[in-house]
Amino acid sequence: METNAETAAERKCPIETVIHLLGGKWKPLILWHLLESTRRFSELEKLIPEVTQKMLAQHLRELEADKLVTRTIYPSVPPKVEYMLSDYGKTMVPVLETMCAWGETHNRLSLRPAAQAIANV
Amino acid sequence: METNAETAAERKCPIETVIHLLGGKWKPLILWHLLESTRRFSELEKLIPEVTQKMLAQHLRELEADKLVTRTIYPSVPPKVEYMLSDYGKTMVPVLETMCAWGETHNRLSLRPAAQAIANV
DNA sequence: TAGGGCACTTACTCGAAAGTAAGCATGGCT
DNA sequence: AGCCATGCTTACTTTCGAGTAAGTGCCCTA
Repeated sequence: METNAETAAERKCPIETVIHLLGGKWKPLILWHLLESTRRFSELEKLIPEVTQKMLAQHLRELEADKLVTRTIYPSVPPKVEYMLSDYGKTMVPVLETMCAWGETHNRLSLRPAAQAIANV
Repeated sequence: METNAETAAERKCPIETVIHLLGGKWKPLILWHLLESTRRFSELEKLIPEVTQKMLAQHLRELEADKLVTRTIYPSVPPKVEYMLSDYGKTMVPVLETMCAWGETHNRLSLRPAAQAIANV
């Protein structure tokens, strides 16, 4: 698809660049936990119980490909792998914080509730 | 699906709230153009030539349901409909600007280029 | 020798998001 | 009478992201 073929530099709107980077279902949560400290794969699994191993691995690999996180392998047995925000990833911290701030403020004024949520009211 | 049933207030991470609101394929671009001024449906079509009428209408209605944009109908013939950022939508301007700023800076350092983009280099 | 822990893959399935193409309602213009 | 413009809607199809479940490789321990 052509829209996938466009490079970041070709995107019409810089907002899309950010959405593209953070857009995976679990990426915000992963970054959220990496803001605090370095994490192992199994730690992230515990911190985000709903995510499957497949999706966690996939999103981590995408974040790594996007250079937002760094993957460090310690050649021990059993294996140990640590994920942390890269320096590049840290440049996005203000963006994440601004989004968080807005989200926190406006979470409470619930917006477009899902169908089931309406049904339960 | 359970994750869709959660209300905004139940979201684990406030970033998700923002992603949820801006997450449609054309929403960032729509808001981007509404930042500048009020726009008619047909203006947005010209500004975003790749979007279909269906998707434009759908995303505009979602943005309206989320109270980010206001829809004003002028009962003229042919019909005239104007879309603008609501006051609530304007509270998100700093978020959009922060994202834009990051995106603009980092667009140039192209990140994870798509396969075809690589092939063309 | 069997089982366990870690950090993943792989193959398959499903549903939602997005795209395509066509139609509709109004009334004015020629 | 026929065509145009605007701002959509509808029905159908395709694509893609995400979920399920099972398997892999390594070496240590019991």
